[in-house]
Amino acid sequence: MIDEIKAIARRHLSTDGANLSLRAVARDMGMVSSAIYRYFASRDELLTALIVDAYNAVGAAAEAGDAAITDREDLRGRWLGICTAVRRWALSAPAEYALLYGSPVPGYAAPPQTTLAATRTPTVMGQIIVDGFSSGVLADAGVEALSEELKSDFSKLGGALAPGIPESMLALGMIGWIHLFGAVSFELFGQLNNAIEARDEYFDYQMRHLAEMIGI
Amino acid sequence: MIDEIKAIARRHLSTDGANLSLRAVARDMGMVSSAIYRYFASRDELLTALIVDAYNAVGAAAEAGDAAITDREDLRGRWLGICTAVRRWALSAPAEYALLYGSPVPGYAAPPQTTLAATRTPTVMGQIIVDGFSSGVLADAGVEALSEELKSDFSKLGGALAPGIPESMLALGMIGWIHLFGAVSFELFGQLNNAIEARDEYFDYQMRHLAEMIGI
DNA sequence: TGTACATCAGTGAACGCGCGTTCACTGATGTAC
DNA sequence: TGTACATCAGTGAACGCGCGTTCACTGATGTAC
Repeated sequence: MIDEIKAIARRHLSTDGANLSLRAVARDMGMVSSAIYRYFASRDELLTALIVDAYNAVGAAAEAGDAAITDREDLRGRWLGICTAVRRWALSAPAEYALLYGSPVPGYAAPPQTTLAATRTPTVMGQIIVDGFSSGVLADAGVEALSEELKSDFSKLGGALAPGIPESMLALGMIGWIHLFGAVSFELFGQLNNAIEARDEYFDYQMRHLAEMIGI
Repeated sequence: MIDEIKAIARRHLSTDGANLSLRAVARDMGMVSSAIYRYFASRDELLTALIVDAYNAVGAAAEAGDAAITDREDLRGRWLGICTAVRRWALSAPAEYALLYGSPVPGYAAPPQTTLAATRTPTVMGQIIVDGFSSGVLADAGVEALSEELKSDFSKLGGALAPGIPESMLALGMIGWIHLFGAVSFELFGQLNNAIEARDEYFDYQMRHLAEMIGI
């Protein structure tokens, strides 16, 4: 029942964006609007559930994209697998993607449970770096001096995502993470319209160049 | 008068996002809501005016950031000048930035005048590549084989933005453009929260690495 | 200098709509004796 | 096997609100003679 509400709400997201209407969802379920309150305490709680689900969905897609590469030492293959899987998911669920990575919903403050689910995708990507570092492939790539402030940021981040990795390597790797979502957002939010038609190809082109930069 | 309406509407954008309310704007102007219709035919028309203004504002910022570098052969300096200026503008007007580069507004179809204004920023960036190519600095950087489809996309794009530039160079340069907005969006839309504190520095770090990749 | 008229910015009421949330309630289903 | 009761999913009316847009109008200002 909760799942059915969420499924219909997801459908509404794609037409109304984040202006999700409880009443419209109830209408589509053939219920009266107050009946929703038996399952969700408020509109925001429903929104939160959708966000958490979406973070988990993209995280699961990323994990599957990584796991599909049987040669675990093929870091670039794993990286490309993750990128492709994330983009596929985003194209299949653009409204949910926008909910996560688009403009913040006005008046909605993300509760801690969402930020927890959000770490799933970067964790998969961090693992590539961890593996590359422990096998020695990444040993001397991208190691450069960082300022004290950046070092401190990345040392905290590394503790959570990729323990034992030099800060400079994380800082470099994170460019890849950011670019992945930058490229997907650009495409989904319409910035490539009337410009790039060969989108699969250009996406792949970009992600390969980023891999090159990171040194994997 | 039109300017005053737009100014108040811009203020509302920052709290309500794209759910801009004509009535709320009128209220703030001390007018009755129907009075707005003397200046804008509809809510969408006001939104369009705000979007065009915002594209022009970020375009002007980019141009100024470029023009501030007196040594015109310092391509990387110009690139960093543009990036910094765009980010500054975005931080100073996050709601307008979100209107342009965030999730599409549900039910709003961007009219052609907006896409025209949107080309201003990429044009400045294209000019760096044009200059680098004509002075020979960029002559053999990043020239590689592209598929026919990508070549065709970039040959059309080059005709408009950067005539006479090899497609492969444009394809590479566009990664920079995409990453600039990817990085700004990530920061503004909250993906760096609880992760990176030294944002000025990390932004600069990223843009330098992208410049390196592009070969400027 | 004074009058008649046109312009036009802004008013106020109304239409028809949608929203989130509350609250007392109905009526079917399951459980306990 | 039958009765009494509790549970609980869903109802329906209501509250108080906001929205975009239309339309006939007022009343001040400027222009022409």
